[in-house]
Amino acid sequence: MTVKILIADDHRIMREGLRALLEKQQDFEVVAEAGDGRTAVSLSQELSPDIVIMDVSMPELNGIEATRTIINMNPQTKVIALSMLSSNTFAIEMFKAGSSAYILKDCASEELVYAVHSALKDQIYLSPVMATSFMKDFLRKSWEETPTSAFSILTNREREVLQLFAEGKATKEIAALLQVSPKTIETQRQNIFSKLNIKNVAELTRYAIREGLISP
Amino acid sequence: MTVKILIADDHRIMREGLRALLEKQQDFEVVAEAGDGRTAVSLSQELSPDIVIMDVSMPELNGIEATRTIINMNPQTKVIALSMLSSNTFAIEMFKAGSSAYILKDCASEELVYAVHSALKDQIYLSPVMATSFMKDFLRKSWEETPTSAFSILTNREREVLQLFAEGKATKEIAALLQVSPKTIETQRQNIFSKLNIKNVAELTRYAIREGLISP
DNA sequence: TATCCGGATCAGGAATTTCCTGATTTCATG
DNA sequence: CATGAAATCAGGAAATTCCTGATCCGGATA
Repeated sequence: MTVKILIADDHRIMREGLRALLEKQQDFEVVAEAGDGRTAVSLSQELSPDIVIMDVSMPELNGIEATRTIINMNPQTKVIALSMLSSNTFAIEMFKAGSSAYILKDCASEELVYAVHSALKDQIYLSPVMATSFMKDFLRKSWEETPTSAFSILTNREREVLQLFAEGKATKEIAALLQVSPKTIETQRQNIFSKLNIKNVAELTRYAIREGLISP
Repeated sequence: MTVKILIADDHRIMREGLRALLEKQQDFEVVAEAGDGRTAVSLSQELSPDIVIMDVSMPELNGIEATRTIINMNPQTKVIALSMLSSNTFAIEMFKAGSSAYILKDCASEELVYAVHSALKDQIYLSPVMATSFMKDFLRKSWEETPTSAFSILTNREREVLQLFAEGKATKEIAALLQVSPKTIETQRQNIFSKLNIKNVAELTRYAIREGLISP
């Protein structure tokens, strides 16, 4: 009874490294790799893996939205979030999206293996580093009032669109990608502009970069 | 006759992944790992590895400076630069510092192994992705003319305009600011697009941020 | 259950911007 | 002085954006 694993990360050498690490466990089998969020979603739908190792920041569709979609489609799939950033908001969003673990790329590989086993047992795993970081925040202020970040004021769909714009996609391209009318995307961009109180794509891009949604 | 390798990268899971990948080769032996540039330097001095796998961006002391020091101390040590960014500037700096290869984290693991073998034969290895990127630059500008950045292909005025666009200014605003016709700015933006081989303001903004022209 | 509300979707038409092409002037440089 | 690059601008077509309003649906709420 092997565990089927999907690896989603935008750096190929990272994927291959992860594959090498995971396949040291005899009962693990890496069934596919994805280089962006959208591919991760479609491969998950196709292959129904037990575990998805999901990088948080990826092109096309970020790890958070990808996770949300995957979990919605197939709730028994467990997602393990892997991130460079020890950002609490990211971790929280990732858990809200349904992931089973949030670990840093900075951690030991045993932690990853351990997280996989936890996830299979329907348990949540939180990297100790993150746990302490969380605690600090909780002691400081209640989670209700996290300052205006893209993840609070924007809807899921808007975030998705935001990222695609910031990646340099045109309105029509995005519409084609998301299979909706260009008019819809226009409206959504307007909404993003007004919600973020900005007025053009340049500011949008900088915003996305500051939020870590895309890399420069 | 095993090849002694030192891995320097700030993400532990990346180090372990690399170790797993490299140790698949029977004649490779990873003798140590370093999480920052300074540690990489001292471990190199201590262990005299044949190969150092060096992440370009690291805390404490970046990969470029670390490489420079290591090569100075022990010229027969070969450094393989590993980077997330396909930035020509970084690659050139890395080679100037004495590295034997520059490959992207996005590449296949075979490329890494191949780079190691090249380095041992005193050869330079350049990732094909980087090679094409270089070529683009070289085709535009001659060799001795600051190949440090695609940035140099822009005129002063274009650079000025580029920055203003990246800062979120509109065409007409820029025209007013520079006291010229909006038509002029339009033309200049077209020129910037074609020179940088990009197609919209989002990409322009990311470019400006990468080049350090503006902050995110 | 009936009602309300926000999210997602789309359209029409005006307003604006971008795109493409081509022209002029200056100015340094071989 | 001829040449080419840089900077400037314009006309007109094409495309995009902006503004307004509308529908549908699912979940919350009275």
